Amino acid sequence: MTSPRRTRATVHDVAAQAGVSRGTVSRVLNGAGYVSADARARIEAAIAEVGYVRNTAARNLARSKTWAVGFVVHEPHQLFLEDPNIGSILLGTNEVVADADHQLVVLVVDSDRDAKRVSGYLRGGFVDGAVLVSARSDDTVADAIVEFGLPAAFVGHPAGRASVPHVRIDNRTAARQITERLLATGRRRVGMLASALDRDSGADRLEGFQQALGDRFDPRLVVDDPLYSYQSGVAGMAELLDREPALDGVFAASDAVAAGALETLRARGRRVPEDVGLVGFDDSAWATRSTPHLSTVRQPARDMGRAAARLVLDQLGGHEAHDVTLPTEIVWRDSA
Amino acid sequence: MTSPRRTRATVHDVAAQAGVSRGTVSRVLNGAGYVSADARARIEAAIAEVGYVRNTAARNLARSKTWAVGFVVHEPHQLFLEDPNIGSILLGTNEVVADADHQLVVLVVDSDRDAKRVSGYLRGGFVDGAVLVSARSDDTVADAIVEFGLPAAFVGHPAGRASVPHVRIDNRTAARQITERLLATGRRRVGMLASALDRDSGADRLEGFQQALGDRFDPRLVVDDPLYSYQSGVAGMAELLDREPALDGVFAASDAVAAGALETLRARGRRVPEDVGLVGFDDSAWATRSTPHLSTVRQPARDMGRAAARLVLDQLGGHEAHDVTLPTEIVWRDSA
DNA sequence: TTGTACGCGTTATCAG
DNA sequence: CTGATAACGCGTACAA
Repeated sequence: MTSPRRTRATVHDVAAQAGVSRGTVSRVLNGAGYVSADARARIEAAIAEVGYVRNTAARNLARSKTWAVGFVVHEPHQLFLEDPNIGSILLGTNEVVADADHQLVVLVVDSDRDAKRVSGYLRGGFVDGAVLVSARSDDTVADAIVEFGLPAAFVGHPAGRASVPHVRIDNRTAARQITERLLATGRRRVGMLASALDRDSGADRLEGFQQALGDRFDPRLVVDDPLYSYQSGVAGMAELLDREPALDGVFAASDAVAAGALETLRARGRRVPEDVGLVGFDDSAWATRSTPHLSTVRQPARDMGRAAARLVLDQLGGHEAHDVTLPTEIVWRDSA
Repeated sequence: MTSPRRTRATVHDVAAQAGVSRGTVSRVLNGAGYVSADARARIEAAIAEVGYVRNTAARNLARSKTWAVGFVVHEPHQLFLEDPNIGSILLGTNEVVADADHQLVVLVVDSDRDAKRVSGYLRGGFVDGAVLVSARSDDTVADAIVEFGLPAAFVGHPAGRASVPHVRIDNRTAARQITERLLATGRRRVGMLASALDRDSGADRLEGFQQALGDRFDPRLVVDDPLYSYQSGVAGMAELLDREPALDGVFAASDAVAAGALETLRARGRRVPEDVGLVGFDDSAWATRSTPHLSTVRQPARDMGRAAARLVLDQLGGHEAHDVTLPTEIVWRDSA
């Protein structure tokens, strides 16, 4: 089963075999400079004979340029698998990185040890830059990137690291639009399950909600929680119903929160969407796993990936990189 | 936005700053050999002062060992995103690779160009070994791995490359078991939509099906197609119904095929599972995206990832690596 | 057109 | 205990 690799041939071996110097071999290898037809032929024969394949790692060291970009997925547990956005971001990033003839190397962080090792990898001279998705505020890999000064781009929630360009969405506009759409279904008493008001994303979504309601905005109908979690949806929804039994519409700050809200609504005997219209945010797996499927806001994941890649390549090219904000899209399903 | 990295400090700089030789610096860096307390202190101060961080790429070159393992995802289109198995395999592999203090670098292949670049990367001295998922028979990356003799392991359908150890499942037993379960629901005329009979996976599934039926096996009730595709399910199911209108049970060789079959059954007015019981294979996204959800066979993806990683590490440790076959599990849902 | 010498950043092997 | 010096495998001026 196992076929041990014979020790690999080097430029040195090729040169010896062809009876020329390493410099000449290097020239034909890189197609640069002049080399006689005779020498070239002998060298090419020698390459085939000794089975030479270039050691790119050594070449990179000599040229101090790796042509590789890291893609760090730093999601707790296996969110990596659950969140369809991440896969799309990955593909988008790979697309433009590959187009620039760079190699994308994906690094998944699933533990503190992983984080340490990946940080080391990023600083180890293996990549020219990096894209990091969904960094959280206490992300040590992000810290390492910033401290080392590696050209990078973050996608997702801003992580309070101003020195690194971000790719984000317009949370405010998206929240306003989906709320307006919800109102258009004829709902009269509409509340919001807000989350993470201490972060841009959370605060902006609340602001968009308020904009959509205008005069009809009632602060009593907003419940907030620090986390975008299922549990916060369960509890928040109960609180909201207690405050306003006649509630007939809800905007949850994320699909996970909406799924939690759904749970409470069902327990309280409220039908969705007949009695209460419910909308979420993210278009994550929660949206289609819930019954009914959630109407929600989809992020342009693939484009976000593309944009992040460009941000990194721009920096590698010596250009300045500026934050990018991308538009979102409303996905109307069955929950409202 | 952009913070250009100042040129990085080297061992040389540290040595100069501390007033010692590079050799001594290297010794404290690696904690090997004797070094005076005085020298160590001066060196540590120097390291902090010049902001030295080790260039692991250079170190690897000098030690000719990378402590990295490649994970190649070579799925056409974006199957990467659709197949829940791949993510689990990835996590399993990362788990044991990380445990062995190696870095897993994921390489996604989404085009011929990607394949070329990734092959080059794998041969370029960046990794000590590789895991490759779902190689197809014409997989150029797999060919490159074999030709180069890189220690590796393949997971998924065997790709006819005997020199590389595989991690597989027992397709025959799994097929037999789910067919038996289908029969237990009282079905009398059971057919099969077979696929890829030229590959082990396809042939074994048919064999398991036949075993389960025993004397009741009727070759007329087997339709086959070279591909595990939705389309083959659509066409095959029509063919099967034409041959035997009284059919009341079907085993499709994959969930995609089953989903296609579902389409035809619906078009022909057959209710599932009332009129016809249908089971698939893979437990892919098709299974839960279909209505009704498919009863199917789940592969122990995480374990497969773990096993593949061990296979690679074994080879790196100079041990022999043998093929691994893992058991499967039946997932009973609503389609039968 | 070709060979030489040096550099990329680090480690390893020696004397001393 | 420490400092030269030679690898690791390759690129690239520069001189010939």
